[in-house]
Parts: sequence; structure tokens; C-alpha cells
Amino acid sequence: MPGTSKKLRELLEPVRIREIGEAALRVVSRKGLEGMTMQEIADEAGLAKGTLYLYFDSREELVVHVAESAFQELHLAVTEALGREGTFPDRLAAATLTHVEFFEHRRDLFRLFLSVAHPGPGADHSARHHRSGHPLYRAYLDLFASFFAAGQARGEIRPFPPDRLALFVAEGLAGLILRRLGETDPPPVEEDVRLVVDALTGGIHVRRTP
Amino acid sequence: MPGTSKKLRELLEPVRIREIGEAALRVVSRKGLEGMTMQEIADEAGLAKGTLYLYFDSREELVVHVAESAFQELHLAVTEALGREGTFPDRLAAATLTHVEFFEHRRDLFRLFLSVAHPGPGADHSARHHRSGHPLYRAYLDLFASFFAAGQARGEIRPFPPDRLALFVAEGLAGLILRRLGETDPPPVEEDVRLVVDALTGGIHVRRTP
DNA sequence: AAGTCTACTGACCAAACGGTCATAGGAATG
DNA sequence: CATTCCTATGACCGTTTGGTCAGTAGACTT
Repeated sequence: MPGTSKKLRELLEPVRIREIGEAALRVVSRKGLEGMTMQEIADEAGLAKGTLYLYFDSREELVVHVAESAFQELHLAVTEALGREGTFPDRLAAATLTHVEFFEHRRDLFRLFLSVAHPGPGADHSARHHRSGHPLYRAYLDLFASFFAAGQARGEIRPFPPDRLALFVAEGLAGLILRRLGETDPPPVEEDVRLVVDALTGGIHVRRTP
Repeated sequence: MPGTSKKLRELLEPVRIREIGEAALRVVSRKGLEGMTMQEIADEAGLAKGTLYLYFDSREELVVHVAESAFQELHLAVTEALGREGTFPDRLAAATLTHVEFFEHRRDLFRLFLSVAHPGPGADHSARHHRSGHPLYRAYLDLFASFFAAGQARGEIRPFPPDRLALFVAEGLAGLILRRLGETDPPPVEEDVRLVVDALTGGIHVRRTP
């Protein structure tokens, strides 16, 4: 709608930004971050390609915007779960369940999550922060690492390096989620969550009765 | 060398194929699968781009060739490790160590491994076998799944679904390896291996003395 | 030496991409 | 109604890619 009143502009701009962001998210969910083209986002949003550049200076800026809002949402949800009352396995289960369910209900976000977690050959990506994952992903991992570290301080968790333990768990979880998204009829969420939590807390090995 | 004798041709062709494959591998290790261009492979192999199409019909065919030889190598190494004598944790540790060290010494293979394990929007990829990962990756996962299943049959491993357990472990490991490759001075391989094996066999939770 | 065979070459092509810009046209203003 | 203002447009551009093909040159055959 060209020519909207001047007062409406400050109302319209955030709306357009959200519309474009959501369209971009849908495209990412279908094609992945690499396959996401500006033209397809424009079509998805019902706008022309040039219009996108009225609200975002470049493709990269749009990607950052979308990634940030997505990670913020996930971060918040998992932080809440980790902060609940309960034993260590209880809270780990709550966080794991939250993580899996988050992507269960918002499947479109997961491919973005993966792309950010394991960035490709991105231009300045590699130079600035490619060393061990995107800052957004590192921040998310720190959530789990801090949880494990706190558990170790209270003597509830064996002394593995918390950051590496977090990485192992997060990546293992991501693998399970990716599998789930590919399955036409995946097992109940709780089943996969229980696998992770039980395997982690008690181990998978059957100890002979001593 | 144009105009080689006719008899040498059947000697030369496998050599060229290997040369091109190895050049492609080096390019993949630098730029990732998406960033791998035919021109750069040609330069790396000291050939013209057109020559590549004398030995491979398309880019896709070249990728499959490279991936297959790489997976075969990994498959063989891990199969050997899983088949050794020893207790369950011993053999799991051997396989894990083999897996990590394989990529430690041949870093160039890991990005290919990841690309195959988590394929992007590839054209007919998605249609034919995108459902839950590339067949090559599924075959590799089955290696671990069978190992876990055998352990369960002997009552050594708790009854988690073996395929999902394998997926969880493999992806967690992949995360650790990816991190290692990004680190300028990663911790000893054994340290990360011990984390995985100990966390899996005994669990990370400190059980109160009963 | 002339002719043939063929591995090899690199200029070339069409398609697809991110990004630009002159233009259009409805709302606000007078 | 005339003018101004501004969002939205889509044709267009430069670049990069996978893939092609007429032509080159060196070794074999006779």
C-alpha cells in the first residue's frame, strides 16, 4: 500500500519488519539458510524484492535479525526450564524437553538453528567469529555449561569440563531433533527426552550387581 | 599430457580419477561442500575445468564419488575398532578414539562428513533420500546401532532404542570434533574421548553413596 | 612423413544470485 | 485540483556458477 499517511509510517515499519522476518523464517524452514533467496522471501511476504532493501540493508543483516529473534526466544524458554525447582535430573529433563518441544512446535526455526550453529564458508563470518561457532550459539551453549558447572560446585555432577559436556549434549540433542523432523511419525517427544536424560544421568551401561 | 599411448589410457584413467578426487577433497576441506567449485578443483588438480567433465558427468557425481570413498575409509576403521576384544566400555572407547583420530589426521574429511550427514537443499537429494540423512551416513550410524544392540542382547546395555542412541552419540561426537577443529590448541584427543565414554557408561550424575 | 586418434583446453553460455534505481501512484497538504 | 511526499515496484546490472564444445597438440599407426 503506497502512500500511507506519515503518522502511520512509524506504525507500519515494525509491522513490515516483522512480516519480512516471518516470511524469511518460512523460507529458511523450507530451503535452509543457503537456499534462502531474497526473491523468494519477497514472494512469500507478498512484496517486491526491492522493498526488502527498504527495511534491511543487505541479506546478511536480515539473517542476523531473524537469527537473533529466534535465539532469544529459545534462550528464554530454556533459561526458565533450567531455573525451576527440583533435582538435577529433573531440571535437566525439563530443559531437554523444552528444547525439543520448542523445535517440535516451531519446526521452521531448526534449520536456522543448525545453520547458525555450524556456519558454512560465510564471507566475514569465518574471519570474525568462525572459530568455534556463532556467538549466538556459544551463548546458548553457555546456558547448559553454567548449569553443569553449578551442579559440579554442589557436588552433584562428575567433574567433566562443563563447556565440552554442554557441547556434547547439545549436539546429540540436535541430531535427535533433526531425525525427528525427518520422520513422518516420530516417537513421542518424551521418549527421546528420556533417552538423553537417562543415558546421561545413569549411564547406558548395566553394572553387574556388586 | 595429451596424446598418451592407447595402452596407457586404462592406466591413466584411474589415476586421473584419484587425482581429481583428492583435489576435490582438499577444496572441500577449505571451503566446505557448498563452496566447492569445479574451477577451484581443476586449479587444485592442475587441470582445466573441462577435463573434469571427461571423468565425471556432473558436479553431483563427483561429490558422490568423494563421499563414498571417504565414508568407506571411516567405516572400515571403526568396524575394526568395534570388533576388538575387550569389555563394552573398552570397545566403545576404541571406536570413539578411532572416530575422533580419523578426523584429527584427515581434517579435510570432516566438513564433507557433516555435509553428507546434514544435507542442505540439494536437488534430488531431498526427494530421494533426504528423509533422515544420506544412506552413507545411515550405514555409518548402523555400525554403532548394531554394536549397542549386540550389547543389549548380552544384557550389558540398558534397553534404549539402539538407533537413536547411536544417533545421539554420533552427533554429540561430531559436535566435539567440530569444536576441536576450530581450536588452535585443542585438548588431547583422549580427554574428549574419555568424556564421552565415561559420561555414557557411568553417567554424569554423582549418585549419593547408597 | 602423412594421417589418425584422443586427452586436454579455455573461451563461451545460460541460469541464478544479491543488490540498485528510475519510475509509479496513492495519501497528505494547501 | 494541483503539488508534494514517500512507499513500493520490477526491470536491470554485475558477478559467479555448472556445464559445453570447437579446436589444439602430442603420441601412435602405416
